[in-house]
Amino acid sequence: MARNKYPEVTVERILDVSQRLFLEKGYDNTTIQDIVDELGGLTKGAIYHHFKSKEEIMDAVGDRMFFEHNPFELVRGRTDLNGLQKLREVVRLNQEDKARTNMTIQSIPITKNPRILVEMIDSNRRILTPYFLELIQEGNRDGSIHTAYPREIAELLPLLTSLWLLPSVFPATREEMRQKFYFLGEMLEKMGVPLFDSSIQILVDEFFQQFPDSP
Amino acid sequence: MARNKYPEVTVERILDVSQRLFLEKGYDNTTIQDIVDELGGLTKGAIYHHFKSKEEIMDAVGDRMFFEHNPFELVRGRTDLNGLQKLREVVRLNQEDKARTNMTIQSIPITKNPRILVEMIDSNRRILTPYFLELIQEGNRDGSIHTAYPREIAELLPLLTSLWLLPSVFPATREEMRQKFYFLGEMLEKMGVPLFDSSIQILVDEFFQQFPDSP
DNA sequence: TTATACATACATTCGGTAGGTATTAATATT
DNA sequence: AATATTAATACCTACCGAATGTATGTATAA
Repeated sequence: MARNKYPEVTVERILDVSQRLFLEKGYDNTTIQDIVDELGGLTKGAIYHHFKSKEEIMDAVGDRMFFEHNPFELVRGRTDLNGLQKLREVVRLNQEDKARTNMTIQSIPITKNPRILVEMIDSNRRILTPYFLELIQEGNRDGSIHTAYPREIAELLPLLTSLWLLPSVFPATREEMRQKFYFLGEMLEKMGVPLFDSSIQILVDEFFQQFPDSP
Repeated sequence: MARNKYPEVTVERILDVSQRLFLEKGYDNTTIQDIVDELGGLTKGAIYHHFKSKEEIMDAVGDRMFFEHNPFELVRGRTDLNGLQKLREVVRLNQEDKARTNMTIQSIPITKNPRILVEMIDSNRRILTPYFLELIQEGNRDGSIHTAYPREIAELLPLLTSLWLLPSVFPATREEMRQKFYFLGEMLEKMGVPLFDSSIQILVDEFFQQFPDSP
Protein backbone atom coordinates (compact mmCIF):
# COMPACT_ATOMS: atom_id res chain seq x y z
CA MET A 1 0.00 0.00 0.00
CA ALA A 2 1.65 3.18 -1.10
CA ARG A 3 -1.10 5.69 -0.87
CA ASN A 4 -4.37 6.15 0.93
CA LYS A 5 -7.42 7.70 -0.67
CA TYR A 6 -8.47 9.33 2.61
CA PRO A 7 -5.42 10.76 4.38
CA GLU A 8 -7.57 12.39 7.10
CA VAL A 9 -8.32 8.90 8.32
CA THR A 10 -4.61 8.25 8.67
CA VAL A 11 -4.15 11.50 10.55
CA GLU A 12 -6.93 10.58 12.94
CA ARG A 13 -5.45 7.16 13.50
CA ILE A 14 -2.09 8.70 14.29
CA LEU A 15 -3.73 11.04 16.77
CA ASP A 16 -5.77 8.25 18.35
CA VAL A 17 -2.74 6.07 18.94
CA SER A 18 -0.55 8.96 20.07
CA GLN A 19 -3.11 10.19 22.57
CA ARG A 20 -3.47 6.71 24.02
CA LEU A 21 0.27 6.21 24.35
CA PHE A 22 0.96 9.69 25.70
CA LEU A 23 -1.63 9.17 28.40
CA GLU A 24 -0.49 5.65 29.16
CA LYS A 25 3.27 6.12 29.22
CA GLY A 26 3.83 9.84 29.02
CA TYR A 27 5.16 11.96 26.20
CA ASP A 28 8.87 11.45 26.79
CA ASN A 29 8.54 7.72 27.20
CA THR A 30 6.63 7.33 23.97
CA THR A 31 8.87 7.11 20.91
CA ILE A 32 7.82 7.74 17.35
CA GLN A 33 8.62 4.09 16.76
CA ASP A 34 6.15 3.09 19.48
CA ILE A 35 3.47 5.02 17.67
CA VAL A 36 4.46 3.44 14.37
CA ASP A 37 4.35 -0.06 15.87
CA GLU A 38 0.89 0.46 17.33
CA LEU A 39 -0.37 1.90 14.08
CA GLY A 40 0.45 -1.25 12.17
CA GLY A 41 1.16 -1.05 8.47
CA LEU A 42 2.50 2.48 8.51
CA THR A 43 6.06 3.71 8.90
CA LYS A 44 7.85 6.66 10.40
CA GLY A 45 7.89 8.36 7.03
CA ALA A 46 4.12 8.48 7.03
CA ILE A 47 4.03 10.20 10.39
CA TYR A 48 6.61 12.75 9.39
CA HIS A 49 4.67 13.36 6.23
CA HIS A 50 1.60 14.44 8.20
CA PHE A 51 3.32 16.06 11.19
CA LYS A 52 6.55 17.92 11.10
CA SER A 53 7.64 16.96 14.61
CA LYS A 54 6.71 14.92 17.63
CA GLU A 55 5.87 18.16 19.39
CA GLU A 56 3.33 18.98 16.72
CA ILE A 57 1.58 15.66 17.27
CA MET A 58 1.32 16.52 20.91
CA ASP A 59 -0.17 19.93 20.18
CA ALA A 60 -2.74 18.38 17.88
CA VAL A 61 -3.65 15.78 20.47
CA GLY A 62 -4.07 18.47 23.10
CA ASP A 63 -6.30 20.67 20.99
CA ARG A 64 -8.41 17.75 19.88
CA MET A 65 -8.97 16.67 23.47
CA PHE A 66 -10.30 20.08 24.34
CA PHE A 67 -12.55 20.43 21.37
CA GLU A 68 -14.08 17.00 21.01
CA HIS A 69 -16.42 17.23 24.00
CA ASN A 70 -16.83 20.91 24.57
CA PRO A 71 -19.45 21.60 27.23
CA PHE A 72 -19.33 25.32 26.49
CA GLU A 73 -20.65 24.79 23.00
CA LEU A 74 -23.44 22.67 24.40
CA VAL A 75 -24.75 25.41 26.71
CA ARG A 76 -24.17 28.24 24.30
CA GLY A 77 -27.70 28.08 22.79
CA ARG A 78 -29.54 27.60 26.07
CA THR A 79 -31.67 30.74 26.42
CA ASP A 80 -33.40 29.27 29.46
CA LEU A 81 -30.27 29.69 31.59
CA ASN A 82 -28.54 32.78 32.93
CA GLY A 83 -24.76 33.12 33.01
CA LEU A 84 -24.29 31.52 36.40
CA GLN A 85 -26.58 28.62 35.56
CA LYS A 86 -24.69 28.03 32.34
CA LEU A 87 -21.46 27.94 34.30
CA ARG A 88 -22.92 25.35 36.62
CA GLU A 89 -24.18 23.34 33.68
CA VAL A 90 -20.70 23.38 32.17
CA VAL A 91 -19.25 22.02 35.39
CA ARG A 92 -21.94 19.34 35.46
CA LEU A 93 -21.40 18.29 31.85
CA ASN A 94 -17.69 18.23 32.33
CA GLN A 95 -18.01 16.07 35.39
CA GLU A 96 -20.28 13.69 33.53
CA ASP A 97 -17.79 13.45 30.73
CA LYS A 98 -14.97 12.81 33.14
CA ALA A 99 -16.89 9.94 34.67
CA ARG A 100 -17.80 8.49 31.29
CA THR A 101 -14.34 8.62 29.75
CA ASN A 102 -12.85 7.34 32.99
CA MET A 103 -10.67 10.43 33.17
CA THR A 104 -7.46 8.97 31.94
CA ILE A 105 -5.44 11.99 32.90
CA GLN A 106 -6.03 11.45 36.62
CA SER A 107 -3.92 8.36 36.58
CA ILE A 108 -0.69 9.40 34.90
CA PRO A 109 2.14 10.38 37.21
CA ILE A 110 2.06 13.75 35.57
CA THR A 111 5.12 15.11 37.28
CA LYS A 112 7.02 12.63 35.20
CA ASN A 113 5.50 14.11 32.05
CA PRO A 114 6.28 17.80 32.20
CA ARG A 115 5.39 18.39 28.58
CA ILE A 116 1.87 17.07 28.99
CA LEU A 117 1.32 19.11 32.11
CA VAL A 118 2.53 22.34 30.57
CA GLU A 119 0.61 21.68 27.38
CA MET A 120 -2.46 21.30 29.55
CA ILE A 121 -1.87 24.52 31.45
CA ASP A 122 -1.41 26.33 28.20
CA SER A 123 -4.44 24.83 26.47
CA ASN A 124 -6.51 25.74 29.49
CA ARG A 125 -5.47 29.32 29.19
CA ARG A 126 -5.82 29.55 25.43
CA ILE A 127 -9.05 27.65 25.05
CA LEU A 128 -10.99 27.39 28.30
CA THR A 129 -10.34 30.83 29.77
CA PRO A 130 -12.12 32.70 26.94
CA TYR A 131 -15.15 30.45 27.36
CA PHE A 132 -15.25 31.01 31.09
CA LEU A 133 -14.80 34.73 30.63
CA GLU A 134 -17.73 34.87 28.25
CA LEU A 135 -20.07 33.19 30.71
CA ILE A 136 -18.89 35.23 33.67
CA GLN A 137 -19.44 38.44 31.76
CA GLU A 138 -22.85 37.22 30.70
CA GLY A 139 -23.62 36.54 34.33
CA ASN A 140 -22.41 39.98 35.33
CA ARG A 141 -24.79 41.48 32.79
CA ASP A 142 -27.83 39.42 33.68
CA GLY A 143 -27.23 39.92 37.38
CA SER A 144 -26.57 36.31 38.36
CA ILE A 145 -22.90 37.10 39.04
CA HIS A 146 -21.34 40.17 40.64
CA THR A 147 -17.61 40.28 40.37
CA ALA A 148 -15.05 42.97 39.71
CA TYR A 149 -12.61 40.33 38.50
CA PRO A 150 -14.09 38.40 35.57
CA ARG A 151 -10.77 37.98 33.79
CA GLU A 152 -8.91 36.85 36.86
CA ILE A 153 -11.53 34.29 37.79
CA ALA A 154 -11.79 33.04 34.22
CA GLU A 155 -8.07 32.40 34.23
CA LEU A 156 -7.94 30.89 37.68
CA LEU A 157 -10.86 28.52 37.36
CA PRO A 158 -9.30 26.17 34.81
CA LEU A 159 -5.89 26.53 36.42
CA LEU A 160 -7.10 25.56 39.85
CA THR A 161 -9.53 22.85 38.87
CA SER A 162 -7.16 21.12 36.53
CA LEU A 163 -3.85 21.63 38.27
CA TRP A 164 -4.33 22.36 41.93
CA LEU A 165 -7.03 19.74 42.22
CA LEU A 166 -4.95 17.13 40.42
CA PRO A 167 -3.79 14.77 43.15
CA SER A 168 -0.88 13.54 41.06
CA VAL A 169 0.56 17.06 41.21
CA PHE A 170 -0.76 18.12 44.60
CA PRO A 171 -1.14 14.92 46.56
CA ALA A 172 -4.16 14.89 48.84
CA THR A 173 -6.30 12.48 50.77
CA ARG A 174 -10.03 12.42 50.13
CA GLU A 175 -10.64 14.67 53.09
CA GLU A 176 -8.01 17.15 51.93
CA MET A 177 -9.57 17.18 48.47
CA ARG A 178 -12.90 17.95 50.02
CA GLN A 179 -11.37 20.82 51.95
CA LYS A 180 -9.91 22.20 48.77
CA PHE A 181 -13.32 22.19 47.17
CA TYR A 182 -14.85 23.92 50.17
CA PHE A 183 -12.15 26.52 49.94
CA LEU A 184 -12.74 27.02 46.24
CA GLY A 185 -16.48 27.29 46.70
CA GLU A 186 -16.21 29.78 49.53
CA MET A 187 -13.60 31.78 47.70
CA LEU A 188 -15.62 31.99 44.51
CA GLU A 189 -18.72 32.96 46.43
CA LYS A 190 -16.87 35.70 48.30
CA MET A 191 -15.54 36.99 45.02
CA GLY A 192 -19.02 37.21 43.54
CA VAL A 193 -19.32 33.91 41.66
CA PRO A 194 -21.43 31.48 43.74
CA LEU A 195 -20.65 28.60 41.41
CA PHE A 196 -20.79 25.70 43.82
CA ASP A 197 -24.39 25.25 44.87
CA SER A 198 -25.82 22.09 46.43
CA SER A 199 -26.31 20.34 43.08
CA ILE A 200 -22.63 20.75 42.28
CA GLN A 201 -21.73 19.67 45.78
CA ILE A 202 -23.48 16.35 45.17
CA LEU A 203 -21.46 15.76 42.01
CA VAL A 204 -18.29 16.57 43.81
CA ASP A 205 -19.04 14.22 46.66
CA GLU A 206 -19.76 11.41 44.24
CA PHE A 207 -16.54 12.16 42.49
CA PHE A 208 -14.63 11.80 45.73
CA GLN A 209 -15.63 8.21 46.20
CA GLN A 210 -12.86 7.24 43.85
CA PHE A 211 -10.11 8.73 45.99
CA PRO A 212 -8.40 6.94 48.84
CA ASP A 213 -8.89 8.41 52.30
CA SER A 214 -5.27 7.78 53.21
CA PRO A 215 -2.52 9.73 51.44
CA MET B 1 45.09 17.55 35.91
CA ALA B 2 43.62 14.33 37.02
CA ARG B 3 42.17 15.15 40.38
CA ASN B 4 41.02 18.09 42.44
CA LYS B 5 41.68 18.42 46.12
CA TYR B 6 38.33 20.14 46.73
CA PRO B 7 35.61 18.36 44.76
CA GLU B 8 32.85 20.52 46.33
CA VAL B 9 34.24 23.42 44.36
CA THR B 10 33.82 21.44 41.16
CA VAL B 11 30.28 20.51 42.09
CA GLU B 12 29.45 24.14 42.73
CA ARG B 13 30.96 25.15 39.41
CA ILE B 14 28.88 22.56 37.61
CA LEU B 15 25.75 23.85 39.33
CA ASP B 16 26.62 27.47 38.59
CA VAL B 17 27.09 26.86 34.91
CA SER B 18 24.09 24.55 34.63
CA GLN B 19 21.79 27.01 36.35
CA ARG B 20 22.90 29.79 34.04
CA LEU B 21 22.44 27.70 30.91
CA PHE B 22 19.12 26.22 32.01
CA LEU B 23 17.77 29.70 32.64
CA GLU B 24 19.24 31.11 29.45
CA LYS B 25 18.36 28.39 26.99
CA GLY B 26 16.08 26.03 28.84
CA TYR B 27 16.68 22.54 30.11
CA ASP B 28 16.02 20.63 26.92
CA ASN B 29 18.10 22.95 24.79
CA THR B 30 21.08 22.66 27.11
CA THR B 31 23.20 19.61 26.41
CA ILE B 32 25.66 18.06 28.79
CA GLN B 33 28.29 19.01 26.26
CA ASP B 34 27.23 22.66 26.50
CA ILE B 35 27.79 22.51 30.23
CA VAL B 36 31.16 20.82 29.73
CA ASP B 37 32.23 23.48 27.21
CA GLU B 38 31.31 26.34 29.51
CA LEU B 39 33.07 24.69 32.42
CA GLY B 40 36.38 24.63 30.63
CA GLY B 41 38.97 22.04 31.56
CA LEU B 42 36.49 19.40 32.61
CA THR B 43 34.90 16.63 30.58
CA LYS B 44 31.62 14.80 30.53
CA GLY B 45 33.09 12.05 32.65
CA ALA B 46 33.65 14.50 35.46
CA ILE B 47 30.03 15.57 35.44
CA TYR B 48 28.79 12.02 35.44
CA HIS B 49 31.08 11.29 38.31
CA HIS B 50 29.39 13.92 40.47
CA PHE B 51 25.83 13.58 39.13
CA LYS B 52 24.26 10.41 37.92
CA SER B 53 22.00 12.07 35.36
CA LYS B 54 21.10 15.35 33.74
CA GLU B 55 17.85 15.25 35.67
CA GLU B 56 19.77 15.08 38.92
CA ILE B 57 21.69 18.23 38.03
CA MET B 58 18.40 19.94 37.45
CA ASP B 59 17.05 18.82 40.82
CA ALA B 60 20.16 20.07 42.56
CA VAL B 61 19.95 23.42 40.80
CA GLY B 62 16.31 23.76 41.79
CA ASP B 63 16.87 22.97 45.43
CA ARG B 64 19.89 25.24 45.64
CA MET B 65 17.90 28.14 44.21
CA PHE B 66 15.30 27.73 46.90
CA PHE B 67 17.65 27.36 49.77
CA GLU B 68 20.36 29.88 49.06
CA HIS B 69 18.34 32.97 49.98
CA ASN B 70 15.59 31.68 52.17
CA PRO B 71 13.54 34.54 53.61
CA PHE B 72 11.67 32.16 55.89
CA GLU B 73 14.82 31.31 57.79
CA LEU B 74 15.57 35.00 58.17
CA VAL B 75 12.27 35.77 59.92
CA ARG B 76 12.15 32.61 61.96
CA GLY B 77 13.89 34.11 65.00
CA ARG B 78 12.04 37.43 64.98
CA THR B 79 10.07 37.43 68.22
CA ASP B 80 9.01 41.03 67.61
CA LEU B 81 6.68 39.99 64.78
CA ASN B 82 3.43 38.07 64.79
CA GLY B 83 2.58 35.48 62.16
CA LEU B 84 1.01 37.91 59.72
CA GLN B 85 3.86 40.38 60.06
CA LYS B 86 6.35 37.62 59.43
CA LEU B 87 4.46 36.66 56.29
CA ARG B 88 4.63 40.24 55.08
CA GLU B 89 8.31 40.40 55.89
CA VAL B 90 8.89 37.26 53.85
CA VAL B 91 7.14 38.83 50.89
CA ARG B 92 9.22 41.98 51.32
CA LEU B 93 12.53 40.12 51.58
CA ASN B 94 11.65 37.99 48.61
CA GLN B 95 10.80 41.02 46.56
CA GLU B 96 14.08 42.67 47.52
CA ASP B 97 15.95 39.59 46.51
CA LYS B 98 14.14 39.42 43.21
CA ALA B 99 15.11 43.00 42.45
CA ARG B 100 18.72 42.41 43.43
CA THR B 101 19.23 39.21 41.48
CA ASN B 102 17.42 40.69 38.51
CA MET B 103 14.92 37.86 38.61
CA THR B 104 16.31 35.74 35.84
CA ILE B 105 13.33 33.46 35.75
CA GLN B 106 10.99 36.20 34.58
CA SER B 107 12.65 36.31 31.23
CA ILE B 108 12.74 32.71 30.03
CA PRO B 109 10.02 31.63 27.67
CA ILE B 110 9.08 29.07 30.23
CA THR B 111 6.44 27.34 28.17
CA LYS B 112 9.32 26.15 26.04
CA ASN B 113 10.93 24.64 29.13
CA PRO B 114 8.35 22.33 30.60
CA ARG B 115 10.80 20.57 32.86
CA ILE B 116 11.90 23.77 34.55
CA LEU B 117 8.34 24.89 35.06
CA VAL B 118 7.23 21.60 36.56
CA GLU B 119 10.34 21.39 38.71
CA MET B 120 9.43 24.85 39.99
CA ILE B 121 5.85 23.93 40.76
CA ASP B 122 7.05 20.88 42.59
CA SER B 123 9.77 22.65 44.56
CA ASN B 124 7.23 25.25 45.59
CA ARG B 125 4.99 22.60 46.97
CA ARG B 126 7.72 20.59 48.66
CA ILE B 127 9.72 23.46 50.09
CA LEU B 128 7.73 26.69 50.27
CA THR B 129 4.32 25.37 51.25
CA PRO B 130 5.47 23.99 54.62
CA TYR B 131 7.08 27.33 55.44
CA PHE B 132 3.94 29.23 54.55
CA LEU B 133 1.81 26.82 56.51
CA GLU B 134 3.94 27.29 59.59
CA LEU B 135 3.54 31.07 59.50
CA ILE B 136 -0.18 30.96 58.76
CA GLN B 137 -0.75 28.61 61.67
CA GLU B 138 1.34 30.85 63.89
CA GLY B 139 -0.82 33.77 62.80
CA ASN B 140 -3.96 31.81 63.52
CA ARG B 141 -2.69 31.15 67.04
CA ASP B 142 -1.55 34.68 67.80
CA GLY B 143 -4.74 36.17 66.36
CA SER B 144 -3.22 38.10 63.45
CA ILE B 145 -4.79 35.68 60.96
CA HIS B 146 -8.22 34.04 60.99
CA THR B 147 -8.63 31.41 58.36
CA ALA B 148 -10.28 28.03 58.23
CA TYR B 149 -8.04 27.05 55.33
CA PRO B 150 -4.38 27.32 56.35
CA ARG B 151 -3.28 24.35 54.26
CA GLU B 152 -5.11 25.45 51.16
CA ILE B 153 -3.75 28.98 51.32
CA ALA B 154 -0.24 27.74 52.04
CA GLU B 155 -0.40 25.63 48.92
CA LEU B 156 -2.01 28.26 46.74
CA LEU B 157 0.21 31.19 47.67
CA PRO B 158 3.39 29.90 46.06
CA LEU B 159 1.45 28.41 43.18
CA LEU B 160 -0.28 31.64 42.33
CA THR B 161 2.58 34.03 42.93
CA SER B 162 5.09 32.01 41.00
CA LEU B 163 2.96 30.59 38.22
CA TRP B 164 -0.16 32.63 37.72
CA LEU B 165 1.75 35.85 38.14
CA LEU B 166 4.48 34.78 35.74
CA PRO B 167 3.81 36.76 32.57
CA SER B 168 5.70 34.28 30.45
CA VAL B 169 3.09 31.69 31.33
CA PHE B 170 0.08 33.95 31.73
CA PRO B 171 0.77 36.94 29.50
CA ALA B 172 -0.45 40.20 30.93
CA THR B 173 0.00 43.91 30.51
CA ARG B 174 1.06 46.03 33.44
CA GLU B 175 -2.52 46.95 34.15
CA GLU B 176 -3.64 43.34 34.01
CA MET B 177 -0.87 42.36 36.40
CA ARG B 178 -2.02 45.05 38.77
CA GLN B 179 -5.55 43.70 38.60
CA LYS B 180 -4.30 40.23 39.40
CA PHE B 181 -2.59 41.56 42.49
CA TYR B 182 -5.71 43.39 43.58
CA PHE B 183 -7.65 40.19 43.10
CA LEU B 184 -5.12 38.24 45.13
CA GLY B 185 -5.10 40.81 47.91
CA GLU B 186 -8.86 40.97 48.14
CA MET B 187 -9.19 37.22 47.96
CA LEU B 188 -6.65 36.62 50.70
CA GLU B 189 -8.25 39.25 52.90
CA LYS B 190 -11.70 37.74 52.44
CA MET B 191 -10.29 34.35 53.32
CA GLY B 192 -8.81 35.68 56.53
CA VAL B 193 -5.22 36.46 55.57
CA PRO B 194 -4.89 40.23 55.01
CA LEU B 195 -1.40 39.84 53.60
CA PHE B 196 -1.28 42.78 51.23
CA ASP B 197 -1.24 45.95 53.28
CA SER B 198 -0.16 49.35 51.99
CA SER B 199 3.56 48.67 52.51
CA ILE B 200 3.35 45.61 50.29
CA GLN B 201 1.30 47.54 47.79
CA ILE B 202 4.15 50.00 47.40
CA LEU B 203 6.60 47.20 46.67
CA VAL B 204 4.25 45.73 44.15
CA ASP B 205 3.76 49.03 42.38
CA GLU B 206 7.51 49.55 42.14
CA PHE B 207 7.85 46.07 40.80
CA PHE B 208 5.38 46.84 38.04
CA GLN B 209 7.51 49.57 36.56
CA GLN B 210 9.49 46.89 34.79
CA PHE B 211 6.52 45.57 32.85
CA PRO B 212 5.32 46.95 29.54
CA ASP B 213 1.89 48.52 29.52
CA SER B 214 1.07 46.99 26.16
CA PRO B 215 0.66 43.22 25.85
C1' DT C 1 1.29 13.81 -15.79
C1' DT C 2 1.41 15.89 -11.55
C1' DA C 3 0.74 16.08 -6.78
C1' DT C 4 0.89 13.42 -2.75
C1' DA C 5 0.70 9.47 0.57
C1' DC C 6 3.59 6.80 1.91
C1' DA C 7 8.37 3.54 2.39
C1' DT C 8 13.43 2.93 3.10
C1' DA C 9 17.67 3.95 4.60
C1' DC C 10 20.52 6.94 6.71
C1' DA C 11 22.43 11.04 9.29
C1' DT C 12 22.72 13.32 13.62
C1' DT C 13 22.32 14.44 18.14
C1' DC C 14 22.57 13.39 22.77
C1' DG C 15 22.38 11.00 27.20
C1' DG C 16 24.81 7.74 29.33
C1' DT C 17 28.67 4.02 30.31
C1' DA C 18 33.03 1.26 30.69
C1' DG C 19 37.38 1.26 31.77
C1' DG C 20 41.60 3.51 32.60
C1' DT C 21 44.89 7.00 35.02
C1' DA C 22 46.62 10.05 38.19
C1' DT C 23 46.32 12.03 42.65
C1' DT C 24 44.93 12.48 47.36
C1' DA C 25 44.03 10.43 51.84
C1' DA C 26 44.27 6.76 55.01
C1' DT C 27 46.90 3.14 56.95
C1' DA C 28 50.82 0.34 57.86
C1' DT C 29 55.78 -0.02 58.52
C1' DT C 30 60.12 1.27 59.89
C1' DA D 1 58.17 11.15 62.64
C1' DA D 2 59.16 9.90 58.16
C1' DT D 3 58.31 6.81 54.63
C1' DA D 4 56.14 3.12 52.09
C1' DT D 5 51.76 0.88 50.78
C1' DT D 6 47.13 0.65 49.84
C1' DA D 7 42.59 2.31 49.04
C1' DA D 8 39.48 5.65 47.53
C1' DT D 9 38.18 8.95 44.26
C1' DA D 10 38.33 12.85 40.85
C1' DC D 11 38.56 12.94 36.40
C1' DC D 12 39.54 11.50 31.16
C1' DT D 13 38.95 8.93 26.67
C1' DA D 14 36.51 6.38 23.76
C1' DC D 15 32.45 4.53 22.76
C1' DC D 16 27.39 2.74 22.69
C1' DG D 17 22.54 2.88 21.83
C1' DA D 18 18.36 5.14 21.45
C1' DA D 19 15.73 8.44 19.49
C1' DT D 20 14.42 12.36 16.41
C1' DG D 21 14.51 13.82 12.11
C1' DT D 22 15.84 13.82 6.77
C1' DA D 23 16.79 12.67 1.91
C1' DT D 24 15.30 10.17 -1.56
C1' DG D 25 12.62 7.01 -3.89
C1' DT D 26 8.00 4.86 -5.42
C1' DA D 27 3.34 3.92 -6.27
C1' DT D 28 -1.17 5.62 -6.62
C1' DA D 29 -5.04 8.97 -6.81
C1' DA D 30 -6.62 13.00 -9.25
